Amino acid sequence: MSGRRALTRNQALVLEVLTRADEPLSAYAILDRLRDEGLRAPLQVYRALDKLLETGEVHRLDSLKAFVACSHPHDHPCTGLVAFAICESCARVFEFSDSAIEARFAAWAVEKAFLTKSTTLEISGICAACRSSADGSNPSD
Amino acid sequence: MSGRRALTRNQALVLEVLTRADEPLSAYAILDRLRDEGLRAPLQVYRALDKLLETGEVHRLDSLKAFVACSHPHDHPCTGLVAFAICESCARVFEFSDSAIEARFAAWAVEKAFLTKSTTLEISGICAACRSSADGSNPSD
DNA sequence: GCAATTAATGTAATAACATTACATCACTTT
DNA sequence: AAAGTGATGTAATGTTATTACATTAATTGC
Ligand SMILES: [Zn+2]
Ligand SMILES: [Zn+2]
Ligand SMILES: [Zn+2]
Ligand SMILES: [Zn+2]
Repeated sequence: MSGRRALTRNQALVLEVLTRADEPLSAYAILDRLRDEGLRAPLQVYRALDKLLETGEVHRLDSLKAFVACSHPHDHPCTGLVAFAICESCARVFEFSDSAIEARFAAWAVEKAFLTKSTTLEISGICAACRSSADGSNPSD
Repeated sequence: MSGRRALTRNQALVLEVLTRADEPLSAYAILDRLRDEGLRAPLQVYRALDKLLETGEVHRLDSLKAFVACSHPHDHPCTGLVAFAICESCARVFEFSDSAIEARFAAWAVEKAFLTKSTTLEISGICAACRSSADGSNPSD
């Protein structure tokens, strides 16, 4: 394996909570779910998140101030530009990449001589499942 | 004029501060700059920002938790998809639109039957001016 | 094995960002 | 003038994130 590295206990706990969750969680929501495991302070969560963000195992959704586990197989890092579509109704997040979008951003950057370090691409709206269930209720419930 | 509507005093003050600033400002930074004008509470700023965001006269940069005045002529609303390139060195923000990117996102949404309500597109990196000044110092200072 | 170093953890306190609740004031409509 | 509406002022609180410092665990060099 390439990007895989041993997780510390706290990192493993945080990643597990995020992986189980079917919606983005705030750091404090993560903390609440880990009280039983002995976690008591926000910093324990934020430290774990920092590492997981570095390795790409977790993503932060700036528009929600919340975190999600990467939806990719993740024995390898998340490469290239990543975008997220966030359903306002069921809170599910759809992670995707699009090389055409990536190329277009790259072209803009070249044209403007802008050195890109990181990108935040988030779309908010209503997912297909929620649209087809007329009442907007969560189709998975 | 079309989208133009009278601003209240607080809205005008907040917009003026943001227009003058050459970098994004947090709500509390705006408040600090308006103490002399009599503003005392965060809510006074947030209320003004809410309106200005609605009309598109101001944008929120989620990745910075900060606000910028729209860089467009703004006797008309900011239409279509808007993206921001943010320089990590000089903090300047470059607002731009790209119909190709917009089309690509629209295509993704159609394919996935996702109903787009809003988008957050932010690029963080180093602007041309800061790249050409080797030390990374602010070229305008 | 054991001291020195480094990485991870625990805890408390605080900073930074944002909202809720409620009372008041100004303007319009009737 | 009374009622209704929108903006304002103020206080309190809620939410998100970081700083500071003491402790413990794992690693390295001897
Ligand atoms: Zn990912
Ligand atoms: Zn949905
Ligand atoms: Zn704009
Ligand atoms: Zn710059």
